[in-house]
Amino acid sequence: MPTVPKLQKQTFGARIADELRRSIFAGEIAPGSALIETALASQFGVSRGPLREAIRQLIDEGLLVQVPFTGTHVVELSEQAVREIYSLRTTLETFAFRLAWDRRDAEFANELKARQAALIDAIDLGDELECIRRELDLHSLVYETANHQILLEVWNGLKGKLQLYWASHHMAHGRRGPRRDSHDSFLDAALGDDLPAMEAEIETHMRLGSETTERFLKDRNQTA
Amino acid sequence: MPTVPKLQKQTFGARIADELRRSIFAGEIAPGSALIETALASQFGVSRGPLREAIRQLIDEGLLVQVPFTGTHVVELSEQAVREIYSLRTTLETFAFRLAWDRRDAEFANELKARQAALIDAIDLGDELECIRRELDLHSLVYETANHQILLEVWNGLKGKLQLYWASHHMAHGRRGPRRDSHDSFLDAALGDDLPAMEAEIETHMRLGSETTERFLKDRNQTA
DNA sequence: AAAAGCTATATTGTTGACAATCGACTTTAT
DNA sequence: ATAAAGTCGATTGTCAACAATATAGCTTTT
Repeated sequence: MPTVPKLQKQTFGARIADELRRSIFAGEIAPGSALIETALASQFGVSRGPLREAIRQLIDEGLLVQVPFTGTHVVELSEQAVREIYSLRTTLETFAFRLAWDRRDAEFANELKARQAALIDAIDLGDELECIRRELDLHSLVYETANHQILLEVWNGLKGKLQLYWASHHMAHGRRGPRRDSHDSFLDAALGDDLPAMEAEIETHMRLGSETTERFLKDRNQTA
Repeated sequence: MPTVPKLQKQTFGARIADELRRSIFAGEIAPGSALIETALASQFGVSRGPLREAIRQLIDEGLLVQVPFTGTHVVELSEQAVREIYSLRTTLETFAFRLAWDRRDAEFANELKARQAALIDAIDLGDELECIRRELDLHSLVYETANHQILLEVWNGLKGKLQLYWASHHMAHGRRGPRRDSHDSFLDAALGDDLPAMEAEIETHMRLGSETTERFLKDRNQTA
C-alpha cells in the first residue's frame, strides 16, 4: 500500500500547536516574550479553547512557561539549561546506542547514510532551519532503532528544546549551521563494531555542541 | 518565616488533575477504562473546560491516552512498558547519582535516613498507597540533589507510571509493599564512598523491581 | 446467513460570553 | 517625597450551548 497522504482528521489545537512551534523556532516570537491568548486566537482565526490547548502542548514540550492567572511566556535561554540538555542527551544517546547496537542491519546503515546525505543537501542549500531539522532527524534514527517507546518520547521532548536553542543561535549569528563533515566520525563509529568507541564519539560530539551553544549564549548575554 | 499553609490560588484544572490522578492510583478507575468528559465534569461539579485541561495534564504524565474525536482511556499495562520503565530508570538514576555524588553532605545523609524511616513507618502502618509514595520520595532525593532541572522533570514523568504499576499490583494482590529492609543496602551504598558499588546496587535494585512487576503482570494476563 | 450501507445517538471539538484575578497607575495620608 | 491603599484596564479562568465526528445497531441486499 502506497503511503496515503496523511488525510487523518486533525484537531485545531494540534495544528495550531504546530504553527506556534514553527513561529517560535523561526524566531518570530522571541524567547521571553509573552503570549496573549485573545490576540493569538483571532490571529489564527480560532476560539480561545483550541488555542489554549495548543499552548498547553507547547508547555509540555518545554517551549513555553506559564504562571496561573498571569500569563504565558516563551522560555528564556540559559547556560545552565544548555549544560543540562547536553549532559542528559549524552546519557540518553549512549543508552540508545547500547539498545540499538545489536539491532543495526543493512537498512539501518542505508537510512543513516541517507539522512546524512539529506543533512548535507540542506547545508549546501543554506536553509538553516532545515539543517536543524535534518541534524535532529539523523540522531533520531538511533532512538527509533532502540525499540524503546518511553526513551523515544523523552528524546522528542529534548529535541524541542535543542531546536529552540539552535534556532536562536542562527537568528543571532546568521549562521551556526554544521559543517559538511561534522558527522563523518559519528557515522564511522555508528557503522563500526566498537561500542566503546561509539560512546567516546558521543561524548566528544556532545561536548563540542555544548561548548558551541554555551559560548553563543555567553556572548549574547554580555552584549545585552 | 514559618511555612505558610499553601494559600496560593490554584486553577480548577490543576486540582481536578490531582483528584483524577488519585482516583487512578487508587484503582477507582481501572487501566483500560474510558473517561467520558461530561460525566466526570458533572461529577466534579465543574465545566468541561477545566476538566479537559486536567485530562490533558494526565496525558502528558503518561497516565491517559487519547485518540482525537474518539475518547481517552487509562493506559493499559504491558510487560514491554515495565521493561522500558525500569531500564530507563536504571540509566537515569545512575546518571543522577554521578551528578549528586560530590554534592552529598550531612543534610543529604539525614534526609535520606529520614525518608527511609518514613517509608518504614508506612510499611508498619500497612498503608499501601502511602508506601508507594514514600518509596518514590526516597529515590527522589537523589534526583533533587543532582541539581539538574530537566532530569528532575523526566524523573517526575517516570514516577507517575511507576506509581500506576505499583498501585495496580497492590490492587490485584492485596499486598506488594516492600519489606522493611528492602532499601538497607541501597542506603549503605548511597552513604558510602564507592560510586561503582552504588551503580551495581542500582542495577540490582532495578532488576529486582522489574522482575517482580513483570511477574505480576504475566500472572495477571494469564488469569484474564 | 453474511456483508455492505444507512441511521440514530452518544461523545468529543469548538465557540462566544461572563466572572475572577493580576499589574500598573493614581490617589492619599504621613 | 515616600509609601500605603484604592481603582482601572487588560488578561486569564470558567461556563453553557452548538457543531462535528465516530461508534453501534438496524436495515437492506446478495
